Amino acid sequence: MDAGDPSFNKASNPYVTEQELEDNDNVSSETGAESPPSTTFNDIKLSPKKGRRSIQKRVVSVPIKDVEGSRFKGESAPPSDSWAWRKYGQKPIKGSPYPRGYYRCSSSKGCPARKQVERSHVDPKMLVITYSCEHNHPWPASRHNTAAAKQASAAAKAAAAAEASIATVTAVKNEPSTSQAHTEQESGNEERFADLTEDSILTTGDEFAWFGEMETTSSTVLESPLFTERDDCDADVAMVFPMKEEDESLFADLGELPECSFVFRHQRKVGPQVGIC
DNA sequence: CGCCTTTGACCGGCGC
DNA sequence: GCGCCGGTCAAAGGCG
Repeated sequence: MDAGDPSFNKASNPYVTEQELEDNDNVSSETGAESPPSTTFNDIKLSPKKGRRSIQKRVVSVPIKDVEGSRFKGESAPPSDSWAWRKYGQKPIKGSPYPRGYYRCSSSKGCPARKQVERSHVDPKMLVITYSCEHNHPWPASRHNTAAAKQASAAAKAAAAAEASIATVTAVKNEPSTSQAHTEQESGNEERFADLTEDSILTTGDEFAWFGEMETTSSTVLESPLFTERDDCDADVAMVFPMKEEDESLFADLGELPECSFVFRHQRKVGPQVGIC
């Protein structure tokens, strides 16, 4: 997204706020902060090593809630989202009793997306997730090309219906006048995504309740029903999903849109939105 | 069998 | 220049 995009304002979401920073100097450290849960969108340039040039980062702090009981064993665990993640490392972080897990997008080959998951040492009930992705890197055509993904997909679908009241994510066309539910997307994943990245907005209904639904598998392969459904059906898809869509959109701008995008924006009373321009 | 997690080692950046 | 630290790699083992 465009670092200078004026439309990118901090969200008023109680759990998530965001800001974008152009330079390393301004990279804020939301992680583990005492401040309210927040999202930070950083556009930083990493070291020249390994050829990574410009990387966008977004830090999301979310309450853990239910995660606690399951497979959470003190260390950070990634929430379920629309992407398949593969853990490639874990490191204890100085100053924090909780290790940080490093995850790489495994939804497709060459996927540049990565995320770091750690629990806030300030507030153990908070999970800090840092998403990052190269600029100018195309997003994978598919995020669910594994058997596990398919299984998760089915589960996600079932969950979607059951948890519709918990969180809803609605993709809406960024129409000039009104924002109507976007119920149609291209059949191909890339196209779908292109659609999102071009002029769509994803809206979440229930703040970040979706994060409370986070699974704790270190290799979460959960898909948005949206995309799941559309593998087989390219239209008429209910725009009601559990939280999955959030992360997806989160990545939408990270990976594919060097130009501009904004996420988790609040649009009046609608709730946080995800959009890309 | 393929994909995943775990974990120690390695590398590079950064501060002193 | 040195040491610390964060991030990544890669081998080994586990699981479905």
